[in-house]
Amino acid sequence: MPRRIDAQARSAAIAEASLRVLERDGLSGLSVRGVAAEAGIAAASLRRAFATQHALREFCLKLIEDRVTARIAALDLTGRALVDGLLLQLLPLDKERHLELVAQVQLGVLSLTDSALRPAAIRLSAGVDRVCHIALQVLAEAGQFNQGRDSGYEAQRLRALLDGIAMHGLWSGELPEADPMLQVLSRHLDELAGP
Amino acid sequence: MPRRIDAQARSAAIAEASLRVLERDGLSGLSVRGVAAEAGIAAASLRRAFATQHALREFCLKLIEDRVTARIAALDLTGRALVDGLLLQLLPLDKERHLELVAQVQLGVLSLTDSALRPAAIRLSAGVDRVCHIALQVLAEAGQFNQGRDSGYEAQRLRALLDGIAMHGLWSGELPEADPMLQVLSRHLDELAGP
DNA sequence: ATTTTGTGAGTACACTCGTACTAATAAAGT
DNA sequence: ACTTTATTAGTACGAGTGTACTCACAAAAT
Repeated sequence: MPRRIDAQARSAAIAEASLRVLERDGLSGLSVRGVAAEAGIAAASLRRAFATQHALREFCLKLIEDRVTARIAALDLTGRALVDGLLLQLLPLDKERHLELVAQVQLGVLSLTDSALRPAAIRLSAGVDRVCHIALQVLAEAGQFNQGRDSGYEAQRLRALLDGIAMHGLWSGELPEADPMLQVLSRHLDELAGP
Repeated sequence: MPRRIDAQARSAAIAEASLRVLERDGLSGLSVRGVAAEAGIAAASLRRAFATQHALREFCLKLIEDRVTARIAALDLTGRALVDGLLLQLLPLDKERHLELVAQVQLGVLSLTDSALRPAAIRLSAGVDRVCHIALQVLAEAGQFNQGRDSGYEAQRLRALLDGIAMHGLWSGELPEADPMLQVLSRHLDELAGP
């Protein structure tokens, strides 16, 4: 009876349009009419998919998490190469990852003063933490992590380093292909093998 | 002839009210009427001090820079204690620094999509970079920096680490007095003395 | 005391916002 | 063909936005 109800694809398309709007216009551009225009649909249709703006913002964070998770799951690497691959998914190295990171930061900053959005932001942050822990574990299994090191400390340090490098990438330019900050990360990982 | 013209104090008071608004309500609260109410003045008076919202936002970033600079200049320390003091001025350890950092991040994120605000944000970021370089220099003069290390690399790594720890402090809670992230920074600095 | 200036309160304009409707159209399943 | 649903376009409301005014009042310098 009904018209096709591919609500999931619809929501995803809207959320992806939201990410583009967030990158181009920032938080102030994330409006019903703005996102609907970017998605090429009517405002009322967006309203049907997401009853409130908060639902849309929450779904955007979830979409980012899903996309990063999918990319990580698709990695077919081992050892140090896998570690690099894992961490590079969280840095703004190409248009897709830059898009995600800008949107994540915009919504993350919004969550500082929007308590309803905090759980979703915290969930995403916890995911990044998990990746850092896994990365160090893979490194250890590859024998490139000195067992004398404190793994808890190294995980936190890696997390902070990763966040800092990501922020720097957002600030300095669009696509820092040969960003010296990338070498900082690589060199840091190298040092973990030694004493 | 004129009434008292301490425009500087007036602007500073308005900007400080702006920081409080940014911490409490976020970017969306940084409006003419909102800031004026927080500052306890009429909206028209705010408009006289800052002709546009952009001028206000720009001045806020400048105020943050001035306040951090003043605190750093007041430090009466040497060696490792000075290094700690320098870097701790950039972390949200008390209400004042938390206020500044939240406002800095909010305006910084805004500057991602507001090109007119980018110069001011970049200027502030460059100031943080300078502090990192100076910190390592002080560490070296105190003999607690292994000369075999690459100072350029260590400065960038320290900068990223500092940013990451600061962001973590904003996310996790208000005043992370005994934040394990603080120990990460301290431990990282300790390691710089060794090979 | 007079002049000059900043403040305060208020008003106004044109805009955008989120949300909530209506009515008409298009498409799919029976 | 008919029914059911989603999408569209449009309108409406109350609220908030930046910016720009006016006008009365208060305070400092001459």
